[in-house]
Amino acid sequence: MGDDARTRPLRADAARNRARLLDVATEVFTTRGVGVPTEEIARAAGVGVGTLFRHFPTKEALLEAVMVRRLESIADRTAELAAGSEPAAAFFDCFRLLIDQSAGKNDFARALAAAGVDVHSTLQESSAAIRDRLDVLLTGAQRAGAVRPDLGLAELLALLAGTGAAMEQLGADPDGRERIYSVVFEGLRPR
Amino acid sequence: MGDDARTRPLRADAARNRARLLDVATEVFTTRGVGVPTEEIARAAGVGVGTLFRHFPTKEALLEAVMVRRLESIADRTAELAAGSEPAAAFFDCFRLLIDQSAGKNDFARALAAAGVDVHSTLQESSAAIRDRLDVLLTGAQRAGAVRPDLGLAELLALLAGTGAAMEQLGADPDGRERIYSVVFEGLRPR
Amino acid sequence: MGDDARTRPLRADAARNRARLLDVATEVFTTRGVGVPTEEIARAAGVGVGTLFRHFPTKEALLEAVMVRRLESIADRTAELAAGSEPAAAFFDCFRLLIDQSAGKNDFARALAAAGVDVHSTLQESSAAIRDRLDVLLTGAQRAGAVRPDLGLAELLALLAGTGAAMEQLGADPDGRERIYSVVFEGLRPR
Amino acid sequence: MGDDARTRPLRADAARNRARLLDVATEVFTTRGVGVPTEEIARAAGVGVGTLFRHFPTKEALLEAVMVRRLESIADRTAELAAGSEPAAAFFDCFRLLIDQSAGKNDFARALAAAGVDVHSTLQESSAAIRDRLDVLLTGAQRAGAVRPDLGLAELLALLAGTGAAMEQLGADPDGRERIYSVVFEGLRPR
DNA sequence: TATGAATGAGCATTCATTCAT
DNA sequence: GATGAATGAATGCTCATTCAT
Repeated sequence: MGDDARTRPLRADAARNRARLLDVATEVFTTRGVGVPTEEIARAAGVGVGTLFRHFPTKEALLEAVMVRRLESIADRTAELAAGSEPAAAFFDCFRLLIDQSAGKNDFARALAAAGVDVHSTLQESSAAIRDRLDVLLTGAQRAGAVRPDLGLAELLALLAGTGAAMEQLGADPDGRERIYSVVFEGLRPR
Repeated sequence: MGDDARTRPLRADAARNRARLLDVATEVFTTRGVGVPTEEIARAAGVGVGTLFRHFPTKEALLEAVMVRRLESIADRTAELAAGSEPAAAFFDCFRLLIDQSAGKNDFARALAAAGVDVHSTLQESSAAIRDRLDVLLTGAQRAGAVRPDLGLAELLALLAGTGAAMEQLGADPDGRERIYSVVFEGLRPR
Repeated sequence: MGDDARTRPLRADAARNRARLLDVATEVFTTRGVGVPTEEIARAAGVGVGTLFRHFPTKEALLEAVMVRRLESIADRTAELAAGSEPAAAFFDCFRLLIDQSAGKNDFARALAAAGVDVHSTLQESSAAIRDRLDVLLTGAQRAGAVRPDLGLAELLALLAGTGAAMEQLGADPDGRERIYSVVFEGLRPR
Repeated sequence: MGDDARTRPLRADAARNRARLLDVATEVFTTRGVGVPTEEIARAAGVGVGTLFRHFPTKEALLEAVMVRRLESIADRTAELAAGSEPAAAFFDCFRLLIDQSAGKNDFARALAAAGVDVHSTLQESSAAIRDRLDVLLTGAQRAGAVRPDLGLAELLALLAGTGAAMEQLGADPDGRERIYSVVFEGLRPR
């Protein structure tokens, strides 16, 4: 089809602005919540508010873009892991990865929650990608006898969100985190 | 209605308003988050804003009161359960109770998070009561050999918050909820 | 007929309440300005807000009552002084008295300003009484050759208000205050 | 003079808005007191509230800016006068100028009061400038034998505030004003 | 295109005044 | 009469979004 409007080449500085905006917004939303004024995000990114709103027509759109990027990165990592290990290890490594990457505010829990039931189509896409990959990992691990066969994708997503919330509540204590993983992973074993 | 001759007429209205305000705020904060305008809460309770601010000098104070009441109710239920069963059953029944009672948005997770690290003294008290009772239940179940001995109170709180989040993410599906419980409870067993 | 509503005997406690309210309001308005909430004044007087508003139907009415009482007390003192001394001494003593009594916020300046041009009839009465007495003192002192004959009552009131403002600005320094008096009194002398 | 490096290049319309806001606020605060709602000031200046708060982050900041501007204008005029006349005339001309310029409500009295004891640094600066200039004028006039040598700067400030208050109380009557000046200036003479 | 000034609906909170107890 | 809980208009201030420069 040739050049699609959606793939129109962004001017170098515009692309850089967009990227900076996303980076800064991710950082800010993660550490200080979504209540931070857009103006502050723009300033931290070194641009004016107008530029922010040119790239993201709404604050919510910015938030969504942050989540999409996060979900995509998660999907990529998930795919990598799935490709490189045998099923059981892939599954559990991926579980840890998802959780450990969700450090900060209860941001990831929401992102995953959004992955479960969602309204926005952009997010739908990215979260569908994750769900597909997780499904593959799950059934792989189940076939390999490493995970209880009665669990479905919905329960896996819930457990991921839940484990993330547990970790967030626990804080930095590494031994404690390991014990949480231990409880969840033991619980995931076939009986 | 039903004027009781023995009730002091002075506080009757005020008490009812306070109670209504707390009920409405609990409902509203739980289902729609803490961003709801105070005016709307007041209207839903059938009082003017002034009345709301007479009873709770700050929006934050109202939120705190809601959480305290919830925590107190949780503490009471916990104590009842602990008194009536043998240790293992008491522990697991209480776990379920805490989760099932935390219906609604990510409210309970926050309440429990508040139980972990907190600033306000009123909340401190109520959450300390819960923690004490949970600690008793936990060590009882551990002595009875029903729960892994390496878990501490902090991990238990994290697991409660996490399981709550998982349930919230999962929605109403009863079989799915049971499977989540199953995973967590199996994981809690001594190996 | 019979008992006039305006002279109806106030019940003992009602009278005491009214008096306490006036005392407290005088104190509070003088030291902290008129922005203090009525509720606080009521509390300081040991009564409920309702009682305050029974005695003074409006906050402004309370303020007015405070000023009237103050003006009346000033008028009385002025009359005393006028009666007891020879004209020149009476005039200058009275000048000092008015100023020294007006310690605190720039309350008295306003009261005297109100004595000049005013809207409320109650105040009109009391301030007219002061003006009359001051006029007597002024012309007496002028006849005695102690004060410039070209000054009128209006200028005297202005000088009183101004000297009060100067004292307020100066603060407690007694030597400074004396120098201010010295300037004004020298200036009042016939040339 | 020329552009100050510290002054951010303000956009033309922004500068105009800021100026309008200051003008309107000066007018409004002077004639109707500081109780006037910010919204009304904004409307009178033909801008939205947001614009007002962009320029002056607080109502108090606006009030302060108004006073600073007034004080600066006073300081400038004072300097001009001091430069152009011999000491005695400079002193008395300046005294008149300060008073006559303080037309309006009890605004100038407050500004001078602020010059006496103050908390805000911006005001401190401008008022310090005035005080310095007044001090020079005062000692000059005293050396020239035109003013009592026992008066200090504090008393001068108090007399200025007081004379302003007297004029305000007196109203427009030109003969009366002249008599007030006469009283004060005679009183300032060395005995 | 980027900028940041302008906008104004919206929010938490206060306080004079009323009225049920 | 006295009380103080209830009322709600009003206020200072914020912030997502628009638009002139």
